[in-house]
Amino acid sequence: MEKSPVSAAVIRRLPRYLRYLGELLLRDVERISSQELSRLMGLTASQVRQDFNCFGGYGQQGYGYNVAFLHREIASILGIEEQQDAILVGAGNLGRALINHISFERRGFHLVDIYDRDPKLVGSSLHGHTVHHIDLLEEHCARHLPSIAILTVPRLAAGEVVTRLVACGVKGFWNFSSLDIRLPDVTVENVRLGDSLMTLRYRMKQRD
Amino acid sequence: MEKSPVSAAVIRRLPRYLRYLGELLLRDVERISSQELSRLMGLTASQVRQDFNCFGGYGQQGYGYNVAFLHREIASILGIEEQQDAILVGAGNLGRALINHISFERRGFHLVDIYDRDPKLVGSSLHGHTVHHIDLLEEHCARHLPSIAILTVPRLAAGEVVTRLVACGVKGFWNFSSLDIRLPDVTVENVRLGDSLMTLRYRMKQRD
DNA sequence: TAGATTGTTAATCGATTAACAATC
DNA sequence: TAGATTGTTAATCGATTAACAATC
Repeated sequence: MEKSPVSAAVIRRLPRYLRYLGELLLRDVERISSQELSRLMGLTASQVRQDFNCFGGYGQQGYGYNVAFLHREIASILGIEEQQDAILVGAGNLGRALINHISFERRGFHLVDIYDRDPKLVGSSLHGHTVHHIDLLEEHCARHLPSIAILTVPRLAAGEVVTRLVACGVKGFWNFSSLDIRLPDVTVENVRLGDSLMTLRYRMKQRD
Repeated sequence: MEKSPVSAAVIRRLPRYLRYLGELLLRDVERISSQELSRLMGLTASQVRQDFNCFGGYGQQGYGYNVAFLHREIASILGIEEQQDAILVGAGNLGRALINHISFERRGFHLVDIYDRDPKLVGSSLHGHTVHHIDLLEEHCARHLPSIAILTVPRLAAGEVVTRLVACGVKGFWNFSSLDIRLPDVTVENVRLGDSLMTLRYRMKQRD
């Protein structure tokens, strides 16, 4: 329970550090300086050192950082060893793609159930899981409380689903709907694909 | 060709403003003050006014902002009326989900072609488009140059694909692969789904 | 006109970069 | 030891918030 007021900007860079360090590890690189790593990643060496020092001194003067050690530490900071149970709500195109595409286990999550309200999808199998009807949610959660929900339902359905999930005790949302979730004691990570595409549109226009 | 040095932070908020204004429009709200809009969106009134004033004075003292006008202006700033041609490269789970899930037309893009290298996918139909073999890319682009590519290929394939696309003249990438694209004269919007999930993991850990 | 609310300047806050002493 | 490179403090830069005069 470390009271770490580490800024969101730093946290958002951690997975990227983890990825680069993982690659160095595969290439049997043993040590790396903030200088080299920054060049590799397109950051400044100063930023790399500041970022790592938010969590403690992982390097050694005159040597740099031990790749394997740093990789382990960042993985641990992100908390990906302690698996948490997750459910997917919304087994449409996007939900199905996420389940097949993202490695949840590698990122600290264990998928336990999939829900949808479409009778055509209920009962079908998806990545080794049976799609359940959303009305079984409360019953299932009473037995086996998932801590996060991946929300890939249409916007109009999202409000009700969120209320029910929060009532069940879900504490985190990976939210792909355009509904803004603002609730106390709930952590939300919004993925706004449409917004992302529109900013690309703008930035390209600026170049012309 | 307005030399607007508007910060990325502002640009990233524009699609969200657009969304909220669109909703107000549907509810026949005619005018809104920065105060009201900020409360609705969870921002400060100051920020709302600063954001809009990056582009010019869209409001009126004592009145607020005209919803319809502001909506139109933001749409125009984002450039979503001038359609640009886009191609999808990688017709796997994620690519197929995006095509079916995202409204490209509403966001200033017109999907012209879909490519993959998997013979099992080539020739199949997807959202009204035939999936072409990636080797037809150069030939097709010579006739009909797309300005952006939606990149949903595996990481290992991404490097080669990017090189070919840039050679063809593609100027923008909506990049879902974990490959970092750093090239001159190319605009890249990275969507790192795995990273997003990991930051959710971290932030939930902080609450316990 | 009086009240409301913008546009805009100034103050604050936070994040990034630079610099350098500490130290491996 | 000398050289390299961190950890950390200070300087800079940028973004957000506050304040208020301008004005509808």
